[in-house]
Amino acid sequence: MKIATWNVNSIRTRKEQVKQWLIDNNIDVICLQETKVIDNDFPVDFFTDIGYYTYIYGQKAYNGVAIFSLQPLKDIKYGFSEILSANIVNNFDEQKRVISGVINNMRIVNLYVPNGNSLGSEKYEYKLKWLEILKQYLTRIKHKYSEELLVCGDFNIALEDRDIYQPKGKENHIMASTVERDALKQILSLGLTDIFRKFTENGDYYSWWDYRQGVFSKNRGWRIDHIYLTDKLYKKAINCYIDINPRKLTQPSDHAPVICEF
DNA sequence: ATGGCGAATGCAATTCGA
Repeated sequence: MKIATWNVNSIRTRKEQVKQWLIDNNIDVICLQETKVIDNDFPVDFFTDIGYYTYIYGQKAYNGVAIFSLQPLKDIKYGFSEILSANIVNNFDEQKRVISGVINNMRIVNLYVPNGNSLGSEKYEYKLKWLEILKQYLTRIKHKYSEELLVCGDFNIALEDRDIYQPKGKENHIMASTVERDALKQILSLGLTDIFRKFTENGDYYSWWDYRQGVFSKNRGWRIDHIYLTDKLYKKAINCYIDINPRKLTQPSDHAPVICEF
């Protein structure tokens, strides 16, 4: 069984590429981020035509997450609000960044973590608060349900120096700062482990490359798209890798998909 | 550090991403 995560940077622009990739790679479940479309305009037929059940949670122009699965998912939860009380969630479900569902006693949580712009900015404060709410969300899910957890998506955080092409001097850089890394580590302390690192210890493996300055051809990227697993799943996983081939196509997403195999 | 690229909105120029 293959479960993938991919920030597609607009599903309407990328629908052909995503469809072909799903077929070519025999993907059972895919978690998408930055679909950038309201639910009514989502090209669902495109994917139901090739056998996928589609679960979408989008908004106009920005953000948006979705899960496609060859088997139907159970117990879909949209946003934080179906898990956490309104006074905790506040207005943090206005941006559509969280969707979750269950397959084979595994709860999949698909996330699009805010980018944060730059340290000290309003968006940075939003990112840190959002991560606090995420920690409460995952804590609640872990205690409320018996399922194993797979938490994946675009985290907009490179956890370690080996996850960045040029880590030197990035202690206060967005996506690499000590504060962001500590926030993510706190969340992972709930019992989640980066499955990519079970199979690959070296650096130079990235999942995002800026569109500008031809940095992809020089492999100057960041590994910010992750799949985290609870212990039983971590032991069961037989592979995890990044497929950089879609990033080589004409008009690509700036992110490449990450795949975990069980 | 900047924002040169790309997408959405909406039809030109701006906002946002990372």
